[in-house]
Amino acid sequence: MVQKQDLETDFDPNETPTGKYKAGKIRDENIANILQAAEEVFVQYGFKGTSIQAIADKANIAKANVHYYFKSKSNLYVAVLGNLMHLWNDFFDQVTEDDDPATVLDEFIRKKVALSYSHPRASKLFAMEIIQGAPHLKDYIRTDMRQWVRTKAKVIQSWIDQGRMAQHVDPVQLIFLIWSSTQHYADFEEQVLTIMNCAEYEQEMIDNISNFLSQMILTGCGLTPPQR
Amino acid sequence: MVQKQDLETDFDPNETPTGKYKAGKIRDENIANILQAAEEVFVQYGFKGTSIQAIADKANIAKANVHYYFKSKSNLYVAVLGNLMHLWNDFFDQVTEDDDPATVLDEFIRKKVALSYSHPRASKLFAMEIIQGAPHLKDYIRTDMRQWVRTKAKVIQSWIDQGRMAQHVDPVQLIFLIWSSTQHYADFEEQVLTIMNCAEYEQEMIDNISNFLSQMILTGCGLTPPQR
DNA sequence: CAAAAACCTGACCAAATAGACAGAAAAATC
DNA sequence: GATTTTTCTGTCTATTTGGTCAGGTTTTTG
Repeated sequence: MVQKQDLETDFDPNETPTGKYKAGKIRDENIANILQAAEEVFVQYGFKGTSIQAIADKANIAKANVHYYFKSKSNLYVAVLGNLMHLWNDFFDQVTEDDDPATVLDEFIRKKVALSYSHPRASKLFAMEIIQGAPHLKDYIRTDMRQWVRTKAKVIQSWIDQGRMAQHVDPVQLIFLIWSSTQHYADFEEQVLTIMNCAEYEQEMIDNISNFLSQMILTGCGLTPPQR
Repeated sequence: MVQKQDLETDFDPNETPTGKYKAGKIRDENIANILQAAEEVFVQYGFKGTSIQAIADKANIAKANVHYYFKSKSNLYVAVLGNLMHLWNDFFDQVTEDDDPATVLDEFIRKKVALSYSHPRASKLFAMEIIQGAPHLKDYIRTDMRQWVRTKAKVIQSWIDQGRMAQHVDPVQLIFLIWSSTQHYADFEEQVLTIMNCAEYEQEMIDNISNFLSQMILTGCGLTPPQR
């Protein structure tokens, strides 16, 4: 009862049962099922607006069974958030001052756009959480995320100091710009698609978007976009 | 009972009383008060998550009195949305092919950033609505907003055709980029401020942000940012 | 095939919810 | 100051909410 809970406190489902018997393929499947359903409903209605019943319906299980795996709504919500937070820092991560700015930024932008395409709901849920004041992610932002930004900003600054990027670029603002411009395609999907009169994104659009943003931002930084 | 309701259908409070007596300073004040309170609560908890009671509390009136002015929750929500939609199209509006791209874009960017600063909640509420699939704004986006974008895109395209802007700029994507990068500072305020370790925006930061984005985007378009 | 553990769920509860409504209070008009 | 109209609110109802729990069913293990 006091096992791993101590480390990842809230980010986990109910502690697994006593453990003598098989801890559970069933368990894993159900948890995955619930998390997936919860993600969809939370995105659509927000934390407060989401009912456990709605999640249970979407997951095709009884409401009480959701509570069997997650002891409270906020427990489940935090689990959903935690489940997708790992997507954020996965790349752009082992960058050094010696790397080529153009290559790195180009790749970063493309990966972020690809992420918007592959995990739109993750991006949306994160956005909603922040817009509402980040009640569940304040700590994460203040510690991990801030640190991440500082580290990357330092590398970018060194590129500028080395004369490899335009003087006017503020590294932190640049990171914000890349975040905002790429996530926009996930978060504002509805708006973007409606205005462009498209039913859904296609690979070709994603490539165009990536090309555009990469061109635009790299040029803005005084860099020459890599050939492709 | 069938008066102006026909035009702006849902965007209005309850029809004013019969009208023989003074239609109401009290009325106007209360409606403004409710709209303001509703805006705050809707942003914080989303449409479904917001209770009329919470709005009434924030407005310091009885719950039933909210229903006296707005017949339903969604009626009130739509009124709040409508009340802030006018902010969007207010500027960048009488632009022509003959204007100077750099001047126009610079001004557009600055005005959008200023708007993020002056009306952060409006931006946030709009963002939440879109993220959740724009259930109340689909029509507006498909008609007015799409038309607005097309008109502006045409002007930008003509600048490109005249050789006054870089070839690689897709006008619609450019508009998206300006929207996303500027609104980010309102919508993700919590994240931005936390990472920058600031308590709140100050005019100086807003200027820096504007300068950065203007420099970046204009340079990206192959334009020379106007002197200031 | 038992017994133990994991999994499941219908029934229940207290609290909160959107909204209706009758009638009280306040204001505006004459 | 009387009356008409607007404004206000306490009370009520229906439904939904998060969460509990006792007891059922299924699976795992030996």
